[in-house]
Amino acid sequence: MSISRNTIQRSLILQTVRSLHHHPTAEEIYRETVKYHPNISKATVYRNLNLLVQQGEILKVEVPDGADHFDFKLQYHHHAYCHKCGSIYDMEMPALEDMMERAKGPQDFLLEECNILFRGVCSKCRQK
Amino acid sequence: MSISRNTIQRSLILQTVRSLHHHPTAEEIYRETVKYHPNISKATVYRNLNLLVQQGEILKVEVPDGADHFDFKLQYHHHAYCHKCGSIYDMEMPALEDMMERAKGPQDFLLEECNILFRGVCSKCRQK
DNA sequence: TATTTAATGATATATAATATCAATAAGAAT
DNA sequence: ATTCTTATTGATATTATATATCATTAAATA
Repeated sequence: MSISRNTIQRSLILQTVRSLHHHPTAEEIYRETVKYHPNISKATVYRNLNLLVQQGEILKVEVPDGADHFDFKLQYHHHAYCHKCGSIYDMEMPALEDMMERAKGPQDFLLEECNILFRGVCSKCRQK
Repeated sequence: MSISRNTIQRSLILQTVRSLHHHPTAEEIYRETVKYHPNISKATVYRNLNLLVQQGEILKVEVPDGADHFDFKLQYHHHAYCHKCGSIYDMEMPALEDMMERAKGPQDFLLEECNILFRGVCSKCRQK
């Protein structure tokens, strides 16, 4: 009993997120998928990205400035965001658990997730 | 030689951010200021909030889901965000510097800022 | 008080994302 | 293989947040 149907569009979108390793946005995923499926709609891209996130197939990386990005890599990790060019890079945080234990937050706040975004200028942009 | 003029609107907006301690959004700041200055424009609120951030009078707290929030408290601190009601709470992070030293990021990335957003459910919402 | 121009208010525009809805097609039932 | 059900699609409208534009207003100074 599956309530989720296996459409060409959905698998193309998943495949695209898995093939683009630069944390693409919905717009970039659309521009890539439309090459192979010319009448795919942006609404379909947005819908399926959300659905794939819900199903745990991909992750959403939300950055403050603009559009959401999507990540094929499922292991727990964080991101560094370049505010010059908008690039997103993976980051490891071995000290995080230690830090979370020592963090003081509001009373009785149920911590579920910790989003850490480093901002700065990436190597490429520094060279310019 | 001042290029920034002291308008009634600007000081009202600053005063409002300083009086509302719940990390208000531009919309909330507008709704508060319009009580005292009925024909203030939303554009003016947005413009002045950005200007006050630039001048270091207030801070912008960018959350992924929706509108930006503004903070009168200037000391370095972080935030916990409740994804049920959208409330933002202050957080202290004594272990952060330690963690930043041990974090592994992309080669030659110039780290300038670290935005940490904890997501979860606040005490109020947990009681419901 | 007059002058200069930064700032305002109103509106248009941009961007990201969701909502709506008739048409289509995936997958089950026959 | 064909029919049936309804999830999904594509197209478009709508929402939300924020910025851009521009004539008018009003700070600050001369």
